[in-house]
Amino acid sequence: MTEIPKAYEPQQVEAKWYEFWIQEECFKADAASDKPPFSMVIPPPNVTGILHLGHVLNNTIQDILARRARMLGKEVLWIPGTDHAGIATQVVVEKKLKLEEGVSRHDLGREKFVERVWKWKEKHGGIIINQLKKLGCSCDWSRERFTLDSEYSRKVLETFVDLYHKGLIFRGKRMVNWCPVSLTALSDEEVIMKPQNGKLYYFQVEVAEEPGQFLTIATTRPETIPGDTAVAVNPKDSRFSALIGKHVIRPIPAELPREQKMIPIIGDEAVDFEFGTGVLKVTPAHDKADFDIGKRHKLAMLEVINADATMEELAGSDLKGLTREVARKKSWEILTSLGSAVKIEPYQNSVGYSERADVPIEPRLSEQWFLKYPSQKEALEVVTSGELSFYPDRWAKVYQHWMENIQDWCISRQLWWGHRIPVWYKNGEVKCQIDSPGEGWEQDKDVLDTWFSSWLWPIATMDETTFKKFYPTTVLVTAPEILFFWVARMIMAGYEYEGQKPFKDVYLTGIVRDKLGRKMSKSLGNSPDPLDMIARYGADAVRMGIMRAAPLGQDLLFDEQQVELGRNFCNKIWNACRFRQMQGGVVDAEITPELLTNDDIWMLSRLNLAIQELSKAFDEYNFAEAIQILYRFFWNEYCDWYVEAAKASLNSDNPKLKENTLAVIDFILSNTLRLFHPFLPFITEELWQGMGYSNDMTEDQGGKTIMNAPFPKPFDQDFLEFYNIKEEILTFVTAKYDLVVMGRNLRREGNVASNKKVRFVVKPLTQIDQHDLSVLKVLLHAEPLDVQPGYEPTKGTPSSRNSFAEIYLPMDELIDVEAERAKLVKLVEKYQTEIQRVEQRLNNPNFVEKAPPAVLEDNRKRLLEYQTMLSQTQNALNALDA
RNA sequence: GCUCGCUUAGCUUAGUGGAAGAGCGCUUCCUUCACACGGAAGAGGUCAGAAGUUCGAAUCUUCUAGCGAGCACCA
Repeated sequence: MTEIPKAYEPQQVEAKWYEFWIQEECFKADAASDKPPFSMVIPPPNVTGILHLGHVLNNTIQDILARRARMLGKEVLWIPGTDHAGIATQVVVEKKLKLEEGVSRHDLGREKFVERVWKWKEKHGGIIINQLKKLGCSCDWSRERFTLDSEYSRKVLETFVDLYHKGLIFRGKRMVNWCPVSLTALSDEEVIMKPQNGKLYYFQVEVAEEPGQFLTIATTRPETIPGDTAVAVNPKDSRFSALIGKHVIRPIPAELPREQKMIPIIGDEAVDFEFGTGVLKVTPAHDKADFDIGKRHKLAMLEVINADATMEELAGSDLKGLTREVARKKSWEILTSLGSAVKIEPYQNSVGYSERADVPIEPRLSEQWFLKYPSQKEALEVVTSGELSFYPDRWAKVYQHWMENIQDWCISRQLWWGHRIPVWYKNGEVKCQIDSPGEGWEQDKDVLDTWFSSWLWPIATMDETTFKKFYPTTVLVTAPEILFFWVARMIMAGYEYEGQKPFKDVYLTGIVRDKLGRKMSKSLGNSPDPLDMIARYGADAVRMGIMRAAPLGQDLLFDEQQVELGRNFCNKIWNACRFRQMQGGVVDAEITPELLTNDDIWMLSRLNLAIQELSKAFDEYNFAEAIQILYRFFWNEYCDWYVEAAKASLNSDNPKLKENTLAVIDFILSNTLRLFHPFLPFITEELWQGMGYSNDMTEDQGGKTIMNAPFPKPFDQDFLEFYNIKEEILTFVTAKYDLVVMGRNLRREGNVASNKKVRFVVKPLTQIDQHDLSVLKVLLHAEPLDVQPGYEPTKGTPSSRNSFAEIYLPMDELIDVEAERAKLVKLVEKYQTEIQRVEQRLNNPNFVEKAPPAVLEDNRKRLLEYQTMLSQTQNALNALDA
């Protein structure tokens, strides 16, 4: 650090050190190391993805954990990578092809299309990986993985084959969640229920056997009437039970002959008396509940809606080809013209939407592959027993609830980009194996759900030696949105294939929202670009900003101002080091205990406290708390108090004292940089090297990089004794600083500018040595500081007092006796109230009898303190009246 | 509908039985030789509401209201 700019300039610094770390292979995990392991796998972002604030939060947390673990002497493995994101990637490439070349994937054919997706992936995929590097992430890039890598793919397919042969994977024609835009089936987890302001349409149908008798039916989807194959009532419903076994005339399609419109009236317990009219139209091919009823009564399955959610031929000439929305209106028109329409009521319900395409899901009958989840029991027990912990722990309940109620997983997708299902067909024969059984065998057309590959992430990303050293991983950090999609499934896969959990702890981050509490979204435009912020404020500032804003277990309201504060903080550290450097002298000299000032001792104890508190915050994954501790320690305690107090030594004419103070400053700063390194990797490395704190360290203990410097540990007893850290000294210093605040307050009340040197008089109430007085002088900006044990002030001289001393600000003019009196009277009243409150408590026999001794003692002490303060203040008041 | 959270200073929040804390913002003062991306001092809270348990409740219990999330949904 030859040139010292006044403000920290992060841009070149960050690029320089990241390159250095990579060059020196600082992030690379050594599977042969005998250090204890610490491992994580990154939640693989979509290969199409670009960095957003959710990633920033998530990966900053992981990096903090990784960097701290290294400094604690662990062998750290953090595996990065991306997933192939089946639908998302396929859609991106399809759009691009359409736009640039005007071709569809069907024009190209499967093989060519997949080739093009790979090309796209090589060129544009993985942008996010470089963005993570900008953020400072210390992933082991030599172990980067992609879910479609050949090795990884092999494991995915092996898993399929294994589960198939275990009888857990089967093919079946079932009702699935169909996305009419992506034209694929989806799992239950990919369906989002959205409340709707819908309508309930009432129409009537004639009972065939009882001309003139009508049944009224309520439905939200009149366009499905052509698919109705029965009308159901509850057999216990006396209004309708007699009609069971008869028929009604289905009104649509209108053109059909009467005998083709006849559908049976059936009795089924599933029908609710209360709802609607108590009569239910049953459309087995287009509704999950109706499908079940249909199965029970062996009803015909009449498909009247196409894969793209337009109406099929069987829906009749009036509806054929219409979209379901248009068909709904059209059906009502038809019912109206037939005289069947009764009324429309507004109706609130929820409809499932495709997570990817954001359109209503069409329940659809189709042939799909399903998985009965393996190792459910173990996966549930490991959490209920507390062997695997969630942070915050309330997620454990959400997890349990889901685990206890899961349905089979629909794992096939009608896409081309992904792991093609390893099942082969020939003349009605079926074989499940990875490679083709030979001539004439045709492979299943579908690919697997992307999550069917990412659920193997902790297992399939590690080679054998890596696995041996680092599995199970230490902690998983991810977003709660993918608790079911990913976390739960990984746990099941972990048990099924490795016989143990894939991670010990799961930390679930909050959701990043804007400052108004709205989710970040492209359409709202409320999502700032992290890279832009990194460019403007520096990666450390962005990291600090987001971590500061993240309360434990709750969503995070992000405001760019947070990043600005992060930048300010970096600048503060920068300048604190700059100040040290301007003092010159030997860096990192030994501290001589005999020369320690009270302020030195106080500061050393504050460092110790910060280290202790930080350690506790880490154990609880409480990062916002950690930041707060560091902020208080460094800005408030070190900069605001200690550095200012130390100026008394630094500006003194005692070179030994000055030297020793510099040694203390170096000790504190070198510890501070190490404490901050996990949070602010770049600036701490720059200063670590620049200040010369790395010079005395061995190569692997911070000599090369702060990344390997030992993380500060709480002081042991020897240390506390050696440096004379005693309670009474700390109390003394606290009282001294307390008096300084009082003095500055007098200044403020007397309208004396803070930069103006002014005379203070101090009346000590305890032994105060010369150095402490000079500290007082500096902190008060006093000139002169009169120490007068027998001082008798001019009447009305503004004053304050505590157990340490009385302080006076003598005013040459404009003494406002009444103002001083009012101030003192207010204080007297305050003390009296407090005394009254404490006395009341102490006079209560119940309290004295039942309260714990410590509390009792505390109250008695408090009473004494207030009484002393009261009498001192009273004396001052009396002097005013004398 | 069920389950789980949350409600503390203008904002974001810490605080799981013993004197209401922090940061930001705000007000006033200060460009003093590390930092105006700064320094100093200060104002600001019936801890959502009600009832209960207790010597003592922001903290425990019950109820109410508002907000949020997860799950399930009756056409």
